[in-house]
Amino acid sequence: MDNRSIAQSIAQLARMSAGDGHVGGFTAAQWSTLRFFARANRFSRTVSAFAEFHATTRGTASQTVKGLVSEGYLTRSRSDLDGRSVRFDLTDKARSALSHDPLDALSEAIGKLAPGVRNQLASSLKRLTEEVADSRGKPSFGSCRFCCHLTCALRKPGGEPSYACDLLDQPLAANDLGDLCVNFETAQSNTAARSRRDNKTS
Amino acid sequence: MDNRSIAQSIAQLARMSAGDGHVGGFTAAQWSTLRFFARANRFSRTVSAFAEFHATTRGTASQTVKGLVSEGYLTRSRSDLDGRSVRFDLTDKARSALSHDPLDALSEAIGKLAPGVRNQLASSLKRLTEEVADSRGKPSFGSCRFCCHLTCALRKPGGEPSYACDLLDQPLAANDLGDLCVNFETAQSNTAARSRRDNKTS
DNA sequence: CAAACTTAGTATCGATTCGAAACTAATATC
DNA sequence: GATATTAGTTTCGAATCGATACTAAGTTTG
Repeated sequence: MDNRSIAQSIAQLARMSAGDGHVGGFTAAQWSTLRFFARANRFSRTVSAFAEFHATTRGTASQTVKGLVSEGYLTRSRSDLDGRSVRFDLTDKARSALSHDPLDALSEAIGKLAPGVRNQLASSLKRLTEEVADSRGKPSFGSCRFCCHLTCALRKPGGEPSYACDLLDQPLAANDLGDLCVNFETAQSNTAARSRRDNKTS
Repeated sequence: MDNRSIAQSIAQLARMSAGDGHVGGFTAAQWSTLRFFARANRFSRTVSAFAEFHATTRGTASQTVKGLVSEGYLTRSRSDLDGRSVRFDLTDKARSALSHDPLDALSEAIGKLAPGVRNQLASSLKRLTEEVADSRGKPSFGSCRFCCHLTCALRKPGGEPSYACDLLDQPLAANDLGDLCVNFETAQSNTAARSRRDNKTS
């Protein structure tokens, strides 16, 4: 099986699972949006971050989000820190809708894989995502847990560790370390991004 | 990493690679169509087969194909065997367009994986595709090489083996054994399909 | 053999989505 | 304080989607 066939089977699997059009009352774009806002941390639940994640324009993303807000699946709230920024959060209605996600068929199939095979698959996918994102010059989303900006400090010996993001200088709850973040960077991608920035100014 | 996150990363990878909208002059649907007709064998280069593969309706598939025919990327020819059936074939123009497939970024990333990891990925994907297709009650496309309908016979001792499909009762060239076919079935899915048929009649 | 059914493909409909571009408002930079 | 950048929105036309209805060719069945 050649590389192109494997690439196509990834595309095929995604299409078969998520569907192109309406499934369960939502369009493919709407499902994507709900999934993103369910997994993104509070710094990333914005139109811009979603647009980047979904590889589309801010305009298109704004439309989709607007629709979900008007149907009561997302709430809209302005940021205190930045007057331009708007944060969107899932409502309970959205959370219960997500329990019938058509992507669950794929999730279940993944659950049937042997643990070793499953972990190998996860790491291959992560690797491929970074590789492709890098070739397109785009950041790849990831969780704080594996991000180079995560800092961990012990307040008191033997106490609970406290976490923070040294990029945004904001505290992080232990529960949120698995959420997606736009600002995700590995040590490698960090240096790569740095050199990209330097090239830009030169 | 939980199953749902892995499923989402598959969806994410596919979207990032193929894009949702226009890339290189074609829409996502058009790229999909070209890829399909490039890989499908002569029994499967039809609107119906493509519609099934692409998890869409025949009407939608017909529209997309029609557009590509009018732009000179596909040729249309009626079948001699079945007066209803129409076969579509890629033109040279289409083949050269496919050499700039946006999915190639993913193919190249796959090519950078270690051979063992790559093969493991391929087999996991095949497994997942069958599992999901089965849960949706749809056939999963595959190549004649791994199909239970492939029969192989030696014309003369020491000579070239000749291949055929015992479902359609048609000869197969050795070169075509890797192409996609709508009628693909493994030994397992064959019995599953058989029992589905039996249930239907009862 | 003829009526009823199935299958392959097409055409039309309105709703939705897409990218592109223009726009408002808040924040950064110089 | 003027200029750029960033966040988000709006509007536009083109394309896609599913649903539905349709034609024509082949199959089943009574």
